[in-house]
Amino acid sequence: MAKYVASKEEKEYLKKYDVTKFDRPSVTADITVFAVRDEMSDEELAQRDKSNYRKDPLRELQILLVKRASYPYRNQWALPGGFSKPGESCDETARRELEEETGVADAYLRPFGVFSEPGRDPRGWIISHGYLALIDGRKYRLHAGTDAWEAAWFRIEATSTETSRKKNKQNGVVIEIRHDLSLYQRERNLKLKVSLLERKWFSELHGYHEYEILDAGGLAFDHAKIILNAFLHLRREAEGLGNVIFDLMPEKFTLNRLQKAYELVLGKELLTANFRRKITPLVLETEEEIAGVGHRPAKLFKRNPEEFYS
Amino acid sequence: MAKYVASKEEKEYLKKYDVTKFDRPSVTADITVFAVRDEMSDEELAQRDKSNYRKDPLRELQILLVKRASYPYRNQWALPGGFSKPGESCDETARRELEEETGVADAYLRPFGVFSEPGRDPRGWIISHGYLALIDGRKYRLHAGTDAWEAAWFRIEATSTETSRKKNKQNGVVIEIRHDLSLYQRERNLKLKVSLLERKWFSELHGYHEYEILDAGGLAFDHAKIILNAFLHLRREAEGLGNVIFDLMPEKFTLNRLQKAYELVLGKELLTANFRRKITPLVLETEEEIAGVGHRPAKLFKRNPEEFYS
DNA sequence: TTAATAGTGTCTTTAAGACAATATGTT
DNA sequence: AACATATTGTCTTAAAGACACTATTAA
Repeated sequence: MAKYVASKEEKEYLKKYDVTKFDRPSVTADITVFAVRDEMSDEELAQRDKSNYRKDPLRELQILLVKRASYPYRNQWALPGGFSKPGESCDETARRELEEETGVADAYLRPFGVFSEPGRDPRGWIISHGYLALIDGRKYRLHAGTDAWEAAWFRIEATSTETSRKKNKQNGVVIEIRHDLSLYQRERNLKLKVSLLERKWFSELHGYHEYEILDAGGLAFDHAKIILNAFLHLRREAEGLGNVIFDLMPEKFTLNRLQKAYELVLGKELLTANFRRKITPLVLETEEEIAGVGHRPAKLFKRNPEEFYS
Repeated sequence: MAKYVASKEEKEYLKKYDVTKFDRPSVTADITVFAVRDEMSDEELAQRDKSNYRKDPLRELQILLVKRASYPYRNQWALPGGFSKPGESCDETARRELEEETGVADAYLRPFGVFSEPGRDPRGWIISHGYLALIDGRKYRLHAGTDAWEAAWFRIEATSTETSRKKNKQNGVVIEIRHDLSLYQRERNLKLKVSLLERKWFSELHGYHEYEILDAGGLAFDHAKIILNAFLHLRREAEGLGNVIFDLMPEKFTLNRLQKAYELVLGKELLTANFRRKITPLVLETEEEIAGVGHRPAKLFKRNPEEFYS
């Protein structure tokens, strides 16, 4: 940022300027951390039914939640995040909080929305900046929960169904879409059922849409809304095989694993031949192969840095 | 927003909770208002060279800027906008400021980014929420500038050129892109030349990018950065003939005008036959035709509200 | 050998791009 | 009639979708 040079008169003005004269909000960054991880832990994987040794482990899309240790919403699950401090940008807040709470220092991290509806936080006027983080699921293993601080991975699955479509007086259209999120924590056998209503309103001239939480399913604050928006944002970025999905992968990966990641995010299956045709220019073949699978081993690929775009 | 119900113990906690104990930023909404408008005013249009009566007036993409009446950056051009007040969401702030400063009550209005770099405002810690507004250019005519408050439309043109592409140590890639914005105010014959550097950095695993202002060209604060981001956001939304562009049009429009709007935003010409093929399902033909042109009149169309999506 | 995944070939369908041709008000 | 834009037809090229086929490893 270029240094701002003020005139003498202006310096005088700035000296007298007092930001504290006005009401101000607190601002936070709340991070939805996605990872593609095995359905089973390594131990379970090692001792599973030997008759099934050929099958690849199932993979699922998971997000990271923390259990709140203090009020408000004590003992409820929430997104990792925290308050912005003076002298840091929102991006820095998000990066700092992500590292503090997960130990992950380098991740794909992008802002996707601002949540500022009055009443969203019972403590007062608090604006949240929603961040999307994508990490390699094998890189980060949670430490066992302590009393003071507990974090866990939840499988996330989403379904959306249009529940209503009506014409309004001015020949516009009102569409309601119900979004259901299912968040499942395996070790605790804990299932959070979240549902939201998206209302799209189109007049002859403009469109607008908003989300309403029908059932927070035990999530703190308006985090149900933030998580849904993060998920839809991720899905939009993955459509047309946009290359964010690579950020969910380790440095080297098989094309099958990459395809599975796309499928989990997009919520539909892809045809392998077509997927490979599209993805080929974005990856580089390595000399290595994956080992320890009960069938033909696949070549490992890595990202082609020449073909990144954001 | 569902009302939050607190336990007795929790109420106690919340009563004692004092947001003012922590440092907090001020937050603003800054709005980049786009419109497609005639190169000439109505008067000029009426008295232009009669030999040329057949030709349609040229149209240009314009943004609205206001001249700052007070410090900091007094007398410099800036985006319309202002501070969020308690009890309103950021969307409401943007909508209120847009109406206060332009009189436009219904417009396409969407957040596209947060600008929070330390030092971006000499008054202190002030976070800006960038909003994109699209309005029908014929709807809003500026009142003549007064001393206290001056607003004007500037034609905006942008060019981007990759100036450097290097591999870094870890086999990653660093790309630099120079963005030049030209903002031209016709009545004042005032040209602001703005230039920014976008730096994309790709490692083996992740990508990141940032913008640096090389020459603010006389714009206040970091508004050069905000305007560029607004423009690129608009362009991205228009790609693949996404239907935001309709929000720049009046209720009824000719397909040629619509095509021109797309071309201005996309920065390239489109082939008419192909454009019409793609746009046809998104519009409805009306019975009316445009009048007063020196050639075959075109049918007027309006949006097909069944085919909106956002 | 078999189960299971790895990887390829090719036909069909759909969309994008290019360009030529015809149509029709105003003056 | 001439200008300027309006509007349509169709050929070419490229991408997406569907599906069948062959290949290779560990046990």
